[in-house]
Amino acid sequence: MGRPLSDTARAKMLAATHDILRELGPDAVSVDEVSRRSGVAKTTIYRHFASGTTLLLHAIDEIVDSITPPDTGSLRRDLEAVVANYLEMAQDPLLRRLFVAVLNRSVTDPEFLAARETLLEQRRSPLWQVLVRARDRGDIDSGISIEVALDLVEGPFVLRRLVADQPLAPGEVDEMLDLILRALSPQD
Amino acid sequence: MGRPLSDTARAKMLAATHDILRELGPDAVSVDEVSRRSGVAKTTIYRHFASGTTLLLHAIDEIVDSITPPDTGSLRRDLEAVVANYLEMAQDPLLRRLFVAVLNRSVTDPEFLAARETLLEQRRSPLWQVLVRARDRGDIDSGISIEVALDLVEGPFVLRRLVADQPLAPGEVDEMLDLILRALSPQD
DNA sequence: GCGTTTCGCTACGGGCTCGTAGCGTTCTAG
DNA sequence: CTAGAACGCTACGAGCCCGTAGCGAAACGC
Repeated sequence: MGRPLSDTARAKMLAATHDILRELGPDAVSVDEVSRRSGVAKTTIYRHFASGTTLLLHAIDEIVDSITPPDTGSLRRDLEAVVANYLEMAQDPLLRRLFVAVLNRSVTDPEFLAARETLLEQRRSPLWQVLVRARDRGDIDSGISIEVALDLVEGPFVLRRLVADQPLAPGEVDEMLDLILRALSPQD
Repeated sequence: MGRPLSDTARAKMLAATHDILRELGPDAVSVDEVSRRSGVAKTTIYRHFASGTTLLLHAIDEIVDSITPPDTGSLRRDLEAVVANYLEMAQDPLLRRLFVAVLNRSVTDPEFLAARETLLEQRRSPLWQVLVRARDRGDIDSGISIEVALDLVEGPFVLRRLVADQPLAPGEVDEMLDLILRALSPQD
């Protein structure tokens, strides 16, 4: 009974949060600022979310959920697809900002630690499947652990784009994949 | 003429900054807090450093300068040394915290962008030398670009320790190095 | 010793943050 | 149609941050 929480108000708040995320980054998201931009009263925000942090985490969840993983082919093609998908993602300044900020806060805040793990896991799972399938096909040396292979594939690209934030020419991507495949292929 | 800036006051401020970095991380470093802990008056801090950011960057510089790179042997041994050095570094929560925070701030603040590049470059240069030497010896396939090889070597470990913050068993390190060497070795 | 400058102290002003309180108004379920 | 709860509004209190000002006292160069 009584008036239900307004869906439109909720949508406005989350939209404003997205705008701030895109324009200024996660560290600039504050309840005051969201209220200013959305036109929704600060008190209303607290009726929807227990705290400013909760609001931010919800907005992040929405973004993370909107990311779609790739599908499949041969090992080389699978890897190309996964890597292309990753690079496309990493090209979005919002996502880079987001991840780096989440990574930073995860050091002290358990809530963000969970968010970081979700983000990582989401990246990890398609690649994991690709590698398991390749191993079953015999395209990967049976002595190699999937965990290690996974880091070998993903690490260099994460380093380049997320950490160093350096461009990566298409030729370099190919070269990198050549090396990785050389490492993973079964020994003759 | 007049009284010179006190070295002891300066030392006290920087020591307090180090303490805060270690205990609470870079985002908790504020002029007020440094003043409280060090016993040095806030006004004095501003006589030594133009701004709070400047103070923080100086403290970071001190830490970065104190990191010593490893030396050499065969390619396998060189890599082992470089990686061991990196892992040891990454084991220190202070350094992880530091780098992640610098990485985060580098998105918006050019001063921290420079700090990030210094940190990366410092990690990069010993490995670079190792790889160049190996290529000259013929231990690395001549068709491989050093840049790419560098990312291949460093990426997986950075991903594991810095980004994912997962432990890395010694056996896994060996396995990873095996794979990397397999990728880099000249084709028969 | 004398002047100049830093030192520590206290205090301020402006800004931002969070989360809460009271109020009149608007909506909606029952 | 009526009660109950969300809405927007304004305001507050507490806390943090930054950087600056004015003071007496202490320290150093010349």
